[in-house]
Amino acid sequence: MIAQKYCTRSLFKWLSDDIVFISGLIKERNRLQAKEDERVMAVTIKDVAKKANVAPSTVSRVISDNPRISDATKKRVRKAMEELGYHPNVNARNLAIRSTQAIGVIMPSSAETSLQNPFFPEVLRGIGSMALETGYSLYVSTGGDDTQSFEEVKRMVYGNRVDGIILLYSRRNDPIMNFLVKEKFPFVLVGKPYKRESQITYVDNDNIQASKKVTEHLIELGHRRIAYLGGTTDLVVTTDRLDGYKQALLAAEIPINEKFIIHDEFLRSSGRKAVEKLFSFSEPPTAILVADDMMSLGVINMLEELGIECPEDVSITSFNNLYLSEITRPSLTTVDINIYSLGIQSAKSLIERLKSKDEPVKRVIVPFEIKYRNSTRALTE
Amino acid sequence: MIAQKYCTRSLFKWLSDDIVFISGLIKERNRLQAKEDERVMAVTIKDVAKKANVAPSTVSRVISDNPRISDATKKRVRKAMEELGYHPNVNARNLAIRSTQAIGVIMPSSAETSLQNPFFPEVLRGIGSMALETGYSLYVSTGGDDTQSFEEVKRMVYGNRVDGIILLYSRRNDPIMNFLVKEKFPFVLVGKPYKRESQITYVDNDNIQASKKVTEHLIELGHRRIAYLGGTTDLVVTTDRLDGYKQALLAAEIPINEKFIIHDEFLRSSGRKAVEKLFSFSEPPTAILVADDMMSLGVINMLEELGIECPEDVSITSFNNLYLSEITRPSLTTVDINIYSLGIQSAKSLIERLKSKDEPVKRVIVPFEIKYRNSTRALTE
DNA sequence: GTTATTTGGTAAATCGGTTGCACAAAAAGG
DNA sequence: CCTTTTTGTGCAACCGATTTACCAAATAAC
Repeated sequence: MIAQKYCTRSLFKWLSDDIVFISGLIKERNRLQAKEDERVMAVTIKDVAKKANVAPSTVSRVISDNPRISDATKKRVRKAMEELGYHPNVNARNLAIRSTQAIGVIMPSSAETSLQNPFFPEVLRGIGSMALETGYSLYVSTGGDDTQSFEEVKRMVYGNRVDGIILLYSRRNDPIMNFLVKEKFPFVLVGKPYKRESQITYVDNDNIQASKKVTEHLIELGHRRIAYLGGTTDLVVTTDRLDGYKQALLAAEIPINEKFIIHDEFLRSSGRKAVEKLFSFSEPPTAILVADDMMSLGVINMLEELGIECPEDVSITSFNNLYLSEITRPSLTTVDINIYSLGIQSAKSLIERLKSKDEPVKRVIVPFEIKYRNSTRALTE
Repeated sequence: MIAQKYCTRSLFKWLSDDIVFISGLIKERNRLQAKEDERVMAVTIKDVAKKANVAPSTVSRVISDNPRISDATKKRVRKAMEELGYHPNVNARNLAIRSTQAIGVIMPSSAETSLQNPFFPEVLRGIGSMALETGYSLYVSTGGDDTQSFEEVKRMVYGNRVDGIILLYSRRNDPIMNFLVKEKFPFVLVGKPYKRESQITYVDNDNIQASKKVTEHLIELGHRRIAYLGGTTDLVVTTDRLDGYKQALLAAEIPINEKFIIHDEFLRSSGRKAVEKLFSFSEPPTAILVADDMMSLGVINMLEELGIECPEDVSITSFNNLYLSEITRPSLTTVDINIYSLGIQSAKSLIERLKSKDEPVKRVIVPFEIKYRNSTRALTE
């Protein structure tokens, strides 16, 4: 029926209909536009100025509480602002003062996988809380692949989107970090720089020491066949923890077995693969030093599948003390690296740097603490 | 030895040392300042214009790939941009076009606790991936208390920091949502609005149905004393899930025992408290419907402490299917609400809305799926 | 009672873009 | 060959703040 109705219409009718329709649309849009404009066309500094009978510049000075303005005028202007519901436009402000009050947070490329690791939310939480306190906003890069990540950083830097950047990872020859250094863009690193250590402000744990201590613990428990399971080798944190591990072995005069050193991504799945490999050896390790709690999770899962008991057959120590390290069965002996504090400190350092250009380069070492739980036991065999 | 060295120095020596140090610092600062300015004084559209022998407006048109510019000119201008390493200043651009290419993400106040729940990182991941694809940036609110949260939203809205907002929670009479509605600011809600449902674009699961289904599952397993453990009552998700639970009980003609309905925050600790209470009854529940995986975690922990076996003594079903619901012992039977997809869809809806003002109000229902695992079992006693 | 200083405030330039309008030159039409 | 139209650019006015330089009135100094 409807079809028929349309079919009987002349072309002319169609056209005129269209015209009506279009004009209707335009009208509707204008109406919306008007309402929208009402919102968008917010009150400006000029409106306030007019209302308070002063110049815009005076209003600006009132905003920044400039002492050159008399209290009487200030009061008057503030009242006008209040009445008009004035809020300064950040874009205009940023343009004029060439600053945003925002800091960028860069996750390792592919937030896809990284946001999976509670490390990042936790450090974000620390950064966020500091940002909140100091009135900064947070811009987070959302990863993608390396190229996209880089593009995002460029957008942040070149586009003046942020005043400074926090890099949530440190790896060797990271193009993003090199870029930031080259551009002399203020940034701080969470983790230890691969090189140019003295020129980069960074916040880190003493991972070498932590790893050494925890390895020593295993050694004290009588373990000698200790495996190391770390993230990709280009991450500095991985190599640092490996170093600590080696130092402890050396000090205890235990030969280093390269087969016992495995690298993969900080994912749950990597842990699983590694376990399969380690226990295919005729003399498998009696203890594993895992460089990340998420990975340990995979390890534990896989051990269970393989029918290997932890800690009876193999001891595990881990890193990060994510909340999940308490809830695994067995709960994990892990190094609490104080992630939240890493976030706080990095934000703090960055903001200090932003506030005064000649803030010196800093290194902040956040203390760690080993949490002894149930995934390790003394070797008695 | 070192101490002595310092002590033997005269005051004068100290002072002069300091002076040298300071002047050195200043010199260093000037050098940095110069370089810094070099960076900040980035190439502008005018520089490009000059170099390409065109007007700034032309350059601007080249950037937006305006068809009115000839290809020849475009090529020339692009070359100039390339050579000068030109990148447009976002602030200026935003000021002119009255838009940022950014969307704000609001967590429930106190990200403190919310970032603890992997739900948020996961939904953030979805949003981020969509944002990346469409060239939007992400602004995340970092919580604090209610007031601070509100302030941040105001800053985003009034300050023109973002084009639109995604609210990651829905609760009744949320001042922030009311504010956004009042201001006619584009936003989408993750969750179901408490009221004005037809006027708000939102993305949600059918929580009532999901809850009903999972309750029915428990009933089918023979359970009749089923407890419900949900978040604070002002969260719509809590009440929806409670509704589904009640509907299922009613349909099965099981009387509703108000003592078996407990509300608290979506925290691990809340789960623990609730368990204590539930098992202080003379007739404790044989099954618990928990509205959040994190909470379930607390429940499981507490059960273990109390020596109550799951699923032997009590069955548990949960919501969200966080990765941790697989690794708990027992693994959790839980409703997979497809968090990532919630993120994707909410970002998509918002961006559509931003691209065309008269995009209609939408409701997107993300499907759920029950994951049957080991925390439930048939009641045989 | 002049002149020198403060004090309080304004006008206008600037930040780095976008965009409506005017206006030549080139192409099309008559 | 002279209009008319199209095509390609430039001019100038914004966007909404900050900030420099300058000025008038009030106060202080001589």
